[in-house]
Formats: sequence, structure tokens, C-alpha cells
Amino acid sequence: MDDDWDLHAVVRGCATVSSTTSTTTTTTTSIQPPPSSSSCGFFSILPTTNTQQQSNVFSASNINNNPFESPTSIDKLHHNHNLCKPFFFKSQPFHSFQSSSSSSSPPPSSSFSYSSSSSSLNSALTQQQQNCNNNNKNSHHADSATTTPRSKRRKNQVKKVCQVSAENLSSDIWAWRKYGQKPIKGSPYPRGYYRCSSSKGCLARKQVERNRSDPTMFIVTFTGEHNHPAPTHRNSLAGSSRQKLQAGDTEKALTMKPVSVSASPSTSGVEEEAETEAMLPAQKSESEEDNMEDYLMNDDDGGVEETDQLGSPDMEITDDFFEGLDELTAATDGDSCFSEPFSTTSVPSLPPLVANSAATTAGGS
DNA sequence: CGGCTTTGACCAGCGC
DNA sequence: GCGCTGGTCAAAGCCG
Repeated sequence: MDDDWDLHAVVRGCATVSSTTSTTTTTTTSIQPPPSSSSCGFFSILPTTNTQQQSNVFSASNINNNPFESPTSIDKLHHNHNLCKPFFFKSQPFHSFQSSSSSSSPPPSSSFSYSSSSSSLNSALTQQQQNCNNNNKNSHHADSATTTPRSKRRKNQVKKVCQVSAENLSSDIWAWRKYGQKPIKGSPYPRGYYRCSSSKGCLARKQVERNRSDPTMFIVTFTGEHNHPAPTHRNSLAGSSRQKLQAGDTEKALTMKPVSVSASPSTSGVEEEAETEAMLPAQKSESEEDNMEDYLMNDDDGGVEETDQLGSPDMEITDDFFEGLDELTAATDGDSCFSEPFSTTSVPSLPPLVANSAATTAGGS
């Protein structure tokens, strides 16, 4: 009831990008087909360095597609980067930044970090780090978290937090279904809860929340792993559910401000809009698939992109962002995740995928 | 008809 | 042990 914006829409599409924010602005204008070459993955998981061990920070910059991709990709990542694969993130062009001092330099785009419960991020981070390590070693990492039937705020639960822009949000290849929304204390924006709808048994979940400081950006938290391969093709039905927003809406959405928690639910604007923007109906369609495939292919092939690509222009992370994340990342402090300043200036362009990412994934089969 | 969104209520974790 | 808050479930409604 109080929610101002509905995350759902956004989520649907973008699941992958987790971070928070995306710049809506960009979104609208900047939705372009991704250069195949750029291909980037969606997120890049970077192992933070040292001190932090592995609090992996993921930054989603642009996004494209899926955070969790097929295992293959992951493997590559692993081999190459030792990324944590807790969620099967695919690498995408994100910037990863580490935050050294919590808020020192804001990363340009989105950042990804593992965190456990929001309240105990610190511990969580620690654990996460451990998990990451384990994950790297075993690759099962997420199981524990995932398997948990209903894990409500678990300190140990492994979560990945990222900031994504609306664009990124929509770029997710996975299909997400919204199962809840709640107003969060301290935040004018409600948090949307999504679960992977690609597969019934999939434990992957995602939480989308707007950055308080920067409403244009979204904080996405991933929990659990996908127990199925990433959808290569999107179903028309999948996620299709309701996209009413159109370009015009988008603007509105963007315009939306963090109202007090009592905004009307239906507004759902932001997300939807974001999505909408991302996915222009016209663009979506087959081409999207093609692009997606290309994307994926590139990712797989290149694999490397994750790290460098990034160009994620969309995501600009500023102090504001951090401030907002502060709470979330408080724990990260040193570790963290958000630190490197990337220059996200150039946004690669979202693949058409983004457009419907929502549906995207799901269908596959 | 199937799937998704929305919303209220319930349950459980966490901090004090 | 209590209260608060978050996370999930389930029912109703809507849309393609």
C-alpha cells in the first residue's frame, strides 16, 4: 500500500542487474542494442581483493542480461577470475569496485556485493566472503542459502547486492515473478520481492529496492541460486505479464520521486517504466532473442568481458548512492565492494533483450 | 486458461 | 522474553 513504485516491473526484466540504480534517464534514451562485441555480461563478478577477500562486488553496468548464466559461463569465470558464482552470474559489463572506505569513491555504476542480512551486513560479508571462497572451491556455495526453505533474514544467508539502473534491471534474462512488496523502514521506497519464474523449483530470489539517495538507481539483492540453466530464448509469455507502460509512462516514472511511503501501488511506475523503456515493444521480439543469444555467446566466448567491459555507463554511483547503501553496505566497509571508480561513462547499450527481459527468460522451454 | 501482479496477514529472525 | 522488521504465503483480480 505504501509503495510508491512498483519494482516488479523492473525486476522482471532485470533481474540480473542488481545494483541499485539505474539511471532511468539513461534508460529512456539510452537503450540501444548492445554491440555484439561488447557483449558483456551482465554483471561482472570481481573478487575483491585482499582485505576483503572476496566480497565480490559486482557492478552491473549495463546490462544486459543475466546475472546468472549458464554454468558454463560461470565456470569460465571461475577459472579466469575466481569469481564467486553463488548465483551464477554471468559476467557482464559491470564495473566492480571495491569500497575501501565505505564511501570513498563511489563506483561509477553498479556495484555488486555479497551481503548477508541487511542488518548484519558485516557479518554477512564475512560469511559471504567465506562462502565465496567456498564457492570458488566447491561451487556449491549457494546451496545452503538456496536450500533454505524460508530463510527470513538470515545472518548467514548469502546475498548479492548491486546497484543497478533501470536499464540494467530490465536487462535480466531471467524471468522473475513478484511475490511480495513491502515498505522498508527508513526508505521512502518499497522493496519488491521476486522469485525466478523460469523454473518452478528455482530458489533464486531477487529483491529490488530503489536507492534512497538516488531514485534513479535500484538496489538489487540476489539470493539463492538458479537451479536451472539460463533461458536462452525468451518466451513471449514469460514475464510478459503486464507491461502497460509505454514510453510516455516511462518518463513519468522517472519523474516519480520518492514519495513517502504512501504512494499508490499501482504506480509501479518506476520499475515498469524502467522496463518499459528498456523494452520497447517494437524492439523486443525476435531480434531480441538474437541479440540475446549473441550476447550470451559473446559472453561465453569472451568471458572476459565481465571485468573490463564495463562500461557501464548507466550506472553511475555517487555518494548518494553510497549513502543509501550505507546501511546496506555498512558492513562492507572495508571490504567492500564499492570502491573502484569506474568510469562508466559509456554505456554500451542494452540489447534489445532488455526490452523484455522480463519475459525473457522464462520461456524458454 | 495460465501466469503475473497486488495486497494483507502470518511467521520467523534479529536486536535489545 | 518482547517487540520490531523483514520475508514469504496465499487469495483475489487482471491481462494476454
